[in-house]
Formats: sequence, C-alpha cells, structure tokens
Amino acid sequence: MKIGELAKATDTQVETIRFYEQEGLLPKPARTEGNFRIYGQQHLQRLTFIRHCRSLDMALNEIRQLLRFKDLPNENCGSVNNLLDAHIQTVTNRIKDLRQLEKQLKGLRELCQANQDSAHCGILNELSQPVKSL
Amino acid sequence: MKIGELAKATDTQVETIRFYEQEGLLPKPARTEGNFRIYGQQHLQRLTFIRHCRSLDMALNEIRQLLRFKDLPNENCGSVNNLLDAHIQTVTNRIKDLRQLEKQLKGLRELCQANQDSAHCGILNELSQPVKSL
DNA sequence: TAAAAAGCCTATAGTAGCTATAGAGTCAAG
DNA sequence: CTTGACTCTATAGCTACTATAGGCTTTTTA
Repeated sequence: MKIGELAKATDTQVETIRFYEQEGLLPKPARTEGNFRIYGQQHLQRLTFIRHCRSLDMALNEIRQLLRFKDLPNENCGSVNNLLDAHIQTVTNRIKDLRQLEKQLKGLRELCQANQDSAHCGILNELSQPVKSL
Repeated sequence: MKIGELAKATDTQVETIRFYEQEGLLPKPARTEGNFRIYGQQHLQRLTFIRHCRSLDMALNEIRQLLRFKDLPNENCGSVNNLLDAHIQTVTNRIKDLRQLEKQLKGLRELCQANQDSAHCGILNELSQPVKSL
C-alpha cells in the first residue's frame, strides 16, 4: 500500500503520515525501487490506533506511551488506566474553564446592545479595565 | 516606567511585552539613553486592554480588530458586537465538543477496570478499532 | 569606589501538531 | 511520449508565547 492509499484508508493527510514517521510514532516502512513508501497491515493498524487517540484529543506524547504499552503485551495495564484518567481530568477541567469563560463573555456582551459609537461602547470600555477575576 | 515595572503592573512577562510590540499590538515606546524602553500611561492602558482580552481567550487577531475600533472612537461599534458574538459562539461550540469527548473517554475508561496485562486491556483493544463517530 | 547583582538589550530557537510550499523525481494511462 | 497524478525531501509557516545565549546598563552592596 502506498502512502496515498494509507492516507485514504485512515482519513489522514499524507503529510501527517510522514510527520508521524518523523516523530517515531510510525515505524519507517520499506521502500520501492523508486523510493516510494510501502505500508502493510501493521502500519494500517498502528495508524488507526494513533488517529483514534487523536480523535480523543490525546497528545502525541500520551499516544507514544500507549503505544509502548501495546508493544509490551505482558505489561500490566494499570498505567493505561492512569493515563486515561489523567486525560479525562484534563478535559473535565477544560470544560469547567470554558463554561466560566462563556459566562464572562455573555456578561460582557450585554454591556452593549445598541450600535453606538466606539467611544461609548460598553464592551470596549469594560475591556479597558484591569482584569478582576479568572 | 521601564519594561519590568510595566510587566508587574499588568501581570505579564517581560518577553511577552516585547513580543506584543513586535506584533504591532503595542506601539514602540521611547528609549532612554541606555536604550531601555520607557512606557507611559497609554501603554499601560493598552496592555491592560490586551491582557483583559487574552484572559477571555481572544486571539491576537481579534484583539487587533478591537484595538482598531478603539482607535477610531467615531466608528459604529456594531462590529465589536459581531466580533464578540462570533467569539462566544466559538467557545460554546468548543464546550459542546469537549462534553461529547468527555463522554467518549469515560465510556472507554469503563472497558478496563481491572489491572490485567496489556494484551487483554479493553482500552487498548478498543483504541485499535477504527474511529466510528465524532 | 569597585564589584556584584539585577535588570535590560537583540537575535534566535523551541513548543504542539500539523499544513503548505518549492522543486524534483516516478509511474500509469491515453 | 506526453500528460497528469502521485510521490519524494527539505523547509517555512501557523499561534502565542517561552527560553536561551551573549552582551550591555543600572542599581545595590561591600
């Protein structure tokens, strides 16, 4: 399978695949005589794994760790659980932050309902004040 | 006021201030004989505005636009409202995405409660499957 | 008064995870 | 045999900073 086919099969950009190789997430594949990369089922599976993790917003470093566990099938998988728990916590925290932010933004938005001139715009005036919270 | 004082007054890193200058968000200040930057009240106010916007997670480009409106006090501020509305929408969407993600991650986490060996870990196995949704 | 410490300067590279570009080579179809 | 699609490497760009190196200025301390 050439890189374009692998790209289609995993819904990934060609450049991204080369980038993962460079990052050591995907092993270097064999090459044709014309120097084209040739991939097999193992690559397909590994890239599928990576993309699935990315769709869950995991960092490449987290994925690197998960791949290490996958490569050592006799290891205890408690670390996988830990990693996932930590990631869930990160996401939960981020949601909390964003909700807070949303509230602030909506409050700010209410300061100017009319279309007046900038000099009297409640939003611009408020933004000129020092940050209070957050 | 020297750069360090401005940094303290606005709770900003010195490097960040120089970066804003380079980006054209802060006007170039006067210099002392020894080539140190000297800031006045205007700089303080402008940086306060920028930092306030950043604390609301606005992009530098959005801030650039807001600054333009601020600099033209006779302009109609309808664009300010539009910009803010768009930003609120972005944040709201991001929250929605993250909630969905959180759900998926928690579902994934339930696939492995025990500490077994990696080869039988429900999480690693699931991650090896192609992405279905999202 | 001299030396040490703190602060400032510029220029450059690194962070994350790609995306885009340039310029060249390879391959299949018409 | 030429066109077009695909591939190759190397490099730069994106965001918003942060960090580093190496050198100057100013302030503090002995």
